Amino acid sequence: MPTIKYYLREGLLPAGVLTSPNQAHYDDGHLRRLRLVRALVDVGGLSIAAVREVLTAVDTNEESMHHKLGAVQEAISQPATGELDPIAVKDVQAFFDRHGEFEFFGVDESNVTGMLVSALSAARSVGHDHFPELLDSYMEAMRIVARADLEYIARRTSSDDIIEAMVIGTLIGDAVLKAVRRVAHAEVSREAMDTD
Amino acid sequence: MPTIKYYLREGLLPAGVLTSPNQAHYDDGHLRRLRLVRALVDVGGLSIAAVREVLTAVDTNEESMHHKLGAVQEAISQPATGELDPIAVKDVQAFFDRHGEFEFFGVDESNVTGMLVSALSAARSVGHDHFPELLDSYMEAMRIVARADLEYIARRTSSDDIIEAMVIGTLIGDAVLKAVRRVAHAEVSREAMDTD
DNA sequence: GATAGTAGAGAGTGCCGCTATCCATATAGG
DNA sequence: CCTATATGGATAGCGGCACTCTCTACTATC
Repeated sequence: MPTIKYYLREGLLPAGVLTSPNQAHYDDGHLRRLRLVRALVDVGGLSIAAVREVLTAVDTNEESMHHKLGAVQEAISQPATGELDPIAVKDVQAFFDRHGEFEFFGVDESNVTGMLVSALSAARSVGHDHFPELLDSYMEAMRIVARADLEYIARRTSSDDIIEAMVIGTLIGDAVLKAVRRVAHAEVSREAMDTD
Repeated sequence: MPTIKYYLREGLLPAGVLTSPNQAHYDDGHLRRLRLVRALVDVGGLSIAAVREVLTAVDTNEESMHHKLGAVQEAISQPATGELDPIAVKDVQAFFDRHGEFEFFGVDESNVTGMLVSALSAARSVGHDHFPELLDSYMEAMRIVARADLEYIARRTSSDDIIEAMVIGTLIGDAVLKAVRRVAHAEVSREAMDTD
């Protein structure tokens, strides 16, 4: 309960309707919003500041749907950390070129690019220069995921629901994928042992 | 530099060889280890305590390779957070049953299961009851990823290299997959718009 | 012999996500 | 009507974590 007051103060939850100077009323929307915040924090690992960014992007009504989706995407993608290896930048550029995405994810422009570059930079710094060779397999796999995600999101009708489904589908999906990947590792390595 | 001293104190880096009571010598191995720690912290988002767990698991020589891999896997998979929905537990059990993994990932036994259950619980709490329907597509995609990962790891020869490749391949791979998934979302949704 | 530099250890710092306290009001029970 | 309890709002405090600062003892070098 003190946490809710804190979230209210931080602007993560809209204030309740004051029925009297010391009584505020909260409806299902508030509860839903609270659960969303908890999901973003617990499962998505977002900071309070990041959650606020996401929510303001979600709540903005002025922009076009396209613009809004982009803003939300950026908000749920943490920017680059650590130092960026120029060769990693090249690797990412080459990857985008190969998949015709270069015009959409120009280096230095989006957090997605930053995530990719910093991850590959870190790989290089620990001697894993060949990591980028995995990118195409990853892309192939992620296309399957993305198609499932899109189909899932497309069930929603209202644009608010679409935005929200994208946010939680992306963040919870990230967590789920992590876990499923570990399951798949176990399965595949067991298969490999059998055929040895 | 003070950070390095801190890591030494925390036992994340082995002490250098003392050439004299106030001069310690650090070799390439130390630098490599330092970079590994930075990668785990920056890209993997692990806490210092988690990094220590991973490193002790990596450095243990007494256990079998199999045991070691398992310990490392657990160390790099954060345990469940938030409250667990019993229906989510059922969903996860059903998923494991479907893929014949139930004997390997018993509920309550591994962090991987915990990750999955808490993610699905969070999804349910925000009204996304149908999220588990995505699991099979995710598993299909992750098999592709896992095969690529295994092939990547199999290039290593020494068992130390294998362990290390697994650690950084898993953690950096998670970050890379996140980013690539966002790229795939963009590609797939653009395709969908074209065919509309 | 003065200076500079390092190892090692303890205390201190800043941020972040809460949590506890305080006060004014207000509704509920008697 | 009056007290007890509870709530909203605001301010201050707390605990954990990842560092960072400082202090001491010593030694290698000029």
